Amino acid sequence: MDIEQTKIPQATAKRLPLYYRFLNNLHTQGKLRVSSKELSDAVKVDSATIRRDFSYFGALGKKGYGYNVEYLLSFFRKTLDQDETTRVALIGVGNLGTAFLNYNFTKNNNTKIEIAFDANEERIGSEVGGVGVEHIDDLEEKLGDISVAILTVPSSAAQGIADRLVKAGISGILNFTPARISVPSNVRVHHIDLAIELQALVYFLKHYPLNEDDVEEDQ
Amino acid sequence: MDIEQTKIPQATAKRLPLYYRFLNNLHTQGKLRVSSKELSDAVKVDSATIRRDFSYFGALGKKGYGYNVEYLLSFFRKTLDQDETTRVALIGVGNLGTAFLNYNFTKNNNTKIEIAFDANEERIGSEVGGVGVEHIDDLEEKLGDISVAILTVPSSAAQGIADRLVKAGISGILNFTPARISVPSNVRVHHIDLAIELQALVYFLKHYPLNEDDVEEDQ
DNA sequence: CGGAAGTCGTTAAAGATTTCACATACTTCA
DNA sequence: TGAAGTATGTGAAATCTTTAACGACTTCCG
Ligand SMILES: NC(=O)c1ccc[n+]([C@@H]2O[C@H](COP(=O)([O-])OP(=O)(O)OC[C@H]3O[C@@H](n4cnc5c(N)ncnc54)[C@H](O)[C@@H]3O)[C@@H](O)[C@H]2O)c1
Ligand SMILES: NC(=O)c1ccc[n+]([C@@H]2O[C@H](COP(=O)([O-])OP(=O)(O)OC[C@H]3O[C@@H](n4cnc5c(N)ncnc54)[C@H](O)[C@@H]3O)[C@@H](O)[C@H]2O)c1
Repeated sequence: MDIEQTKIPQATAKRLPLYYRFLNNLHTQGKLRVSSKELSDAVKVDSATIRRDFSYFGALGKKGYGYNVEYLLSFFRKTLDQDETTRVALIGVGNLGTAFLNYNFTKNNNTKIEIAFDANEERIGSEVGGVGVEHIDDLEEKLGDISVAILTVPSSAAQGIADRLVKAGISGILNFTPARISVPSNVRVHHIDLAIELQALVYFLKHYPLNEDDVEEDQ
Repeated sequence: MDIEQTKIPQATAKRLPLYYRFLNNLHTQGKLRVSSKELSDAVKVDSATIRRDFSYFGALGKKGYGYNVEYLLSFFRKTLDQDETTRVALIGVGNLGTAFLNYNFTKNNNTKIEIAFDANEERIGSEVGGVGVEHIDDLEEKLGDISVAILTVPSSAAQGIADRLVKAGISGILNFTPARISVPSNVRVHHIDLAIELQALVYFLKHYPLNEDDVEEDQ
C-alpha cells in the first residue's frame, strides 16, 4: 500500500486513464516515441498540462526526444494497477444496466463486472453479457469482497440500495441515478448525471457562444 | 440573444441543472422556502458555494429567511430555458443508444431526442422509445435544424460521423465514444467517457484513501 | 416591541489548476 | 565533431474555484 503519491492533483489523476488508453493505441500502432505535442493533439489536452501531469511522477521523458511509448505505457500500467483486475458489481439491470453489462468495459481495462443484482423476478437467474443476475435480496450474501458498485436502479431506490452496499462493505459507488446519495465519509461516490450533462451542454451552447478563436474543451 | 451573462463561471453553470432539479422536487413536495444549508444537504454542494452561485444572478434570497422556492424555481426555469425544448438527434442505436432512447431524458427536461440514426439495416424504420430510426445515409437530409447530437456509435466511426454532423450544421455533440473527436472551434463537444470514469474511481479508491474527516465530493 | 436566532450576500483568503516561457539537455545530421 | 533543431521539466504568473467569515438585514417569539 503505497500512499506516497497522495499529492498528485485530482485533475491529473482523472486524466491518467485517458493517457493510458491513447498510449495503448500508439503502442498498438507500433509507434516508438511520442511528444507531448502529439499526445496533446490526440487527447485534446494542452501539451503543457500533459508535461506537468507527467512530471508529478518524475522525469519520464528525454529532452529533445519526447517520451518512449513502451516505457511510458509500462509505467502507467503499474501506476494504474492495470495488472490486477478490480471486481465490480452492478445493481439494476434495466436499460442502462443492460448496456453496461453487454459492454463490460472490456477493452484495456482493469475492471470487470462480475455480478449483477435486480429486483425483477423475471431477470433473476438470467445472464446478461455473460454476467449472472442475482436477486437483490441476496446482495449482502453474494457481494463477497467486491468493493466497487455501479448503481443503475430507479432513483427512488438509490439511497436504500446505497445504504445496503455500505453496510456490505463497499468502498466506491458509481452512481448513475439522479439521486444525490448520502454515504459515510469513508465511502467514495462519483455521480454521473447524464440528464445534467445534456442540459449543461445546451446551456453552454446558449450562453457561452464559441467564436473562431476558442478551443473546445472537456468534461 | 442575451450574452450578458457570459461571466458566470463554468463550474457554476454546470451546477445549475442540478439546482433546478432539486428545486423542482421541493416544489412538488409543497415546500415554500429553502435555505442554502438545506439545499446543500440535498445536492451535496457546500452551502457557501450555493450562495455564491446564486449571487451571480443577483440577490435571489432574503436574509434571515432563505429562498422562496417558487420564485427561485421560476427564475431558473427562465435562465435554463426550460420553456423551450431543444431538439436532439441520437446517432448509433446500439446498447447505449437504445437505453437513452428508452429514457429520453423525459423528466423536468428541456431536451427531447427527436430522431435517431443507425447504419444497421435491421434497425432502420423501427421505433425505439417512440423515436424513429433513420438510415445514417440520410443524416444530412433529415437532420433539419437540430443543433445537438448524442454520439453513441463505435469509436472507429466517431470522427467520420462528427465531420458529417459539423457539415450538417450541428452546434454541440455529447460524445460517449472513447474517441477524442476533432471539430472546428465553433462547435462544442462534451466527452462522457464511462470507461474512464470507472477507472478513475478505482484509482481514487487506491490512491486517495478517505478518512473519517473527508467528505465525498463530485465530478 | 425587543432581543435572539437565522440566513443571505459578499469580501477576502486559500487552494487548485492551467498556462506561459525558457534554460537545459538531448538528438540529429552533415 | 559541432551546429542546428527539438522537446522536456519547471519556476512563475495567470486564472479559476472553493471555502471561511461576518456585517447586515429578516424573521420569530415571548
Ligand atoms: N436510461 C438512461 O438513459 C438514463 C439516463 C439518465 C439517467 N438514468 C438513470 O439511471 C437509472 C436507471 O435507468 P434505466 O433507464 O436503466 O431504468 P430502468 O427502469 O430500465 O432500470 C431499473 C432497473 O432496476 C431494477 N430495480 C428496481 N428497484 C430495484 C431495487 N430495489 N433493487 C434492485 N434493482 C431494482 C428494475 O427491475 C430495473 O431492471 C435511473 O435512476 C435513471 O434515472 C438513466
Ligand atoms: N455500452 C456501454 O456500456 C459503453 C460504455 C462506455 C463506452 N461506450 C461507447 O459507446 C459507444 C456505443 O457503445 P454501444 O455499446 O452502444 O455499441 P453498439 O455496438 O451496441 O452500438 C453501436 C451502434 O452504432 C451503429 N453504427 C455503427 N456504425 C455506424 C455508423 N457509421 N453510423 C451510424 N451508426 C453506426 C451500430 O449499428 C450499432 O447499432 C461505443 O463507442 C462504446 O465504446 C459504451
